[in-house]
Amino acid sequence: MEEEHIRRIRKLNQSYAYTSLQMHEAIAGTAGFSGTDHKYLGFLLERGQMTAGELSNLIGLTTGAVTGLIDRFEKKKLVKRQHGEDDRRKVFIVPDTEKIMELLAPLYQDFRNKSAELTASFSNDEIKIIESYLSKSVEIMKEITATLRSK
Amino acid sequence: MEEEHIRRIRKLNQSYAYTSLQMHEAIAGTAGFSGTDHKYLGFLLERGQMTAGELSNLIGLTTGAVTGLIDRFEKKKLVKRQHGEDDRRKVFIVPDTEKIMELLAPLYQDFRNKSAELTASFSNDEIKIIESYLSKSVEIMKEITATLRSK
DNA sequence: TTATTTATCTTAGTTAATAAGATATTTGTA
DNA sequence: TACAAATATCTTATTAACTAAGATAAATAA
Repeated sequence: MEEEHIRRIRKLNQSYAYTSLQMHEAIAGTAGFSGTDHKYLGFLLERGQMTAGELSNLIGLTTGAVTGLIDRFEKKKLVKRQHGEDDRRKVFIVPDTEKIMELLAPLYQDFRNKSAELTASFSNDEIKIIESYLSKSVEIMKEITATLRSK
Repeated sequence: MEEEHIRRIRKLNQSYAYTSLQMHEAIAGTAGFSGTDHKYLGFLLERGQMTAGELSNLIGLTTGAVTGLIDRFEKKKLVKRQHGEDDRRKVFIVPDTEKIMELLAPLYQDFRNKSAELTASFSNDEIKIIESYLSKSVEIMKEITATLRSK
């Protein structure tokens, strides 16, 4: 029955979201971060250098909170502040990718290996289905988030 | 190329985890909770009533923090404290499922509809693949979390 | 030049966490 | 039975990270 499938996938998604959150917090803790700091460090790593203001907008923290965030990262030498050359008010937050990787990679290694193994256990056609499902889910969640934030 | 698939799925998973987190925080904010309170309320709802100590163990907060958590929920009349009948030291936290649903359901409605629509767009066989992938991923993440916590 | 705007930082106050100890109840033992 | 130890939760003091509002410094516009 179709309804049953929908219910099961929904439950699985809930578990997935919750479990993923728990895992990331456990990883953060092991690396000596809070869950939020870890989250934003990952974000910064993925997006690459940006100004404090951009980061504040993108993650939805006040500029004051972002100042504190950068301070904590800077103290650990994971990012550097770099004043803009054309506009000296701007502060670019430059992640030290190598250093961050050095810190985080070992903690993710086990997860990466097991995930890669799991992925490899599916055929190419099956992987396409999974990719399609995941990417469409991401789009839906982005949409919902944007709608909620604009209210 | 297989390596490429693995990399793409990994990237998708990262996006999925991050986006899901952002969405849940946006939903929490709209409902008037912090991200963590929302997370633990969902946990309580799913698991059903339990004692303060059990909750503390399961979510990894100190008992003091759990007291505060319950206080906040109780103030909003979303849970009730109920002393154990056989062991009067115990405090059962009883979620008011109906009231919690009333508060959260409208915020999830849009997401649920769109997700159901997405699920329905796949065939039964395809859904089985997705289910398999998601449930195995959850198992992996639980394993990793447990390993990290035990260190 | 001077006023306004922009980008970040600082300060004060709030919230929610931890750690340690208090309180209340139960369990084990002489 | 009495009393020590263990258990379950709560309380208090302290800390960390957030927001809001305003300060500072630099860029832009009149």
